[in-house]
Amino acid sequence: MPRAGLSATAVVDLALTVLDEHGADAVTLTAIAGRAGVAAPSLYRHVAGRDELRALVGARILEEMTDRFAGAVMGRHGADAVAALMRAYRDYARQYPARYLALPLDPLHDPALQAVGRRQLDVVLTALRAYELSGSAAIHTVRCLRSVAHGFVSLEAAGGFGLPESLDETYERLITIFVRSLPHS
Amino acid sequence: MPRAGLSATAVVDLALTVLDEHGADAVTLTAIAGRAGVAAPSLYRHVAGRDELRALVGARILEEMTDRFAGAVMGRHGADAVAALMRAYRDYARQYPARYLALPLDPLHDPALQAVGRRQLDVVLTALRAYELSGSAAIHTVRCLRSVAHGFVSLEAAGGFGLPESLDETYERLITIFVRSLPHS
DNA sequence: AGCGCCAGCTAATGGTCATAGCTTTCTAGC
DNA sequence: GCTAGAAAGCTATGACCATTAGCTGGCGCT
Repeated sequence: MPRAGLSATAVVDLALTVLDEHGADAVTLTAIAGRAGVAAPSLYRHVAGRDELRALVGARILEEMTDRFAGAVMGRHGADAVAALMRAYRDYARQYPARYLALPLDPLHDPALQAVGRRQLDVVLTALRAYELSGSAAIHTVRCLRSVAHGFVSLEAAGGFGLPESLDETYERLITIFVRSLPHS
Repeated sequence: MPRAGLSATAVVDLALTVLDEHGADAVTLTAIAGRAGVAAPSLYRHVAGRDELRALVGARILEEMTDRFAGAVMGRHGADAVAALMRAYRDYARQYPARYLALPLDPLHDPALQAVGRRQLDVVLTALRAYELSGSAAIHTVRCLRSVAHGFVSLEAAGGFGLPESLDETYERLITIFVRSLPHS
């Protein structure tokens, strides 16, 4: 009986594959085990159970997104940085709609996600740095940015826009609306 | 064996109660049957199964929201109507966070929800009537409004705002940002 | 070379959805 | 009132999933 050479990371990788291909409901320990060529209980050597697996998948998604955002913001300033961040946000969800819908929305309330959550918050604050927002105003602005981006992107990922008008145009309008709401410009 | 006097409507009522009290994952046929004082298979006399139940619950939520929106918009015009609509949107989700998170996001793609979905769209268009938007511009504007409201509200319902700043203030800012993006004013 | 750890196995339990087929209650029509 | 039949409920059964317990054998380390 040759070993499969699994690990927590490998299990999460397989979970993401199943998630992308068959949707959130198909992410079952049995399905992952099948794809790993292993019996379902064997997965318990690597993850504590379904709940922990879900948490790990959520953390991975949050990390992937944060990395992309950091890359998009790097080297840009002001409206450019904000627009690039918002486009990167949408691009992730278009590439991986099912992952986006599995994104944990309250990272700061989960000890296991707090670190990544704060890092993502920092990236967004970096994108807004040119606007020199003070503490509380910065928080409200970040929340507005997140609301606008998450709102459009989650609706798009869920197939929530039924009419044929261009989604690119709608999103560019949202970017414009948000950027224009910022100080100065 | 006295009859429980169930009906599809009553089953959906019970499902909403369970949803509100114990969250989406707790909405199981067994739980609903228990609350009705009935064995689980008996529910199949009233709903075709778990999927249809979910669809009926989604339709009910969509209807409830649409009714409230219609009431909020009635008798108002322009920015007032838009702001009232957006506040009614958030109020529903604050009163019933679990219901909001179970809201079907793509009603226009589901034959059973198309009618309510269109009615909700009409209500939003009514709120925007003062701005005299032409066909395609109206669609983009409705999408932006929906994105902004859904984004904030779904994050709030999911506990997604970890920091202590006032959520009322953040939402009022979003309303202002959106209203200012409309023509004229 | 061999020893021990640990990955992976089988077997078994309990929960959920779903279906089949039987029994009881209510009600409409006489 | 009485009686059929439709409607509402039941028990029993089976599939699938997560999880636990206890066993076995491959692989790394000395």
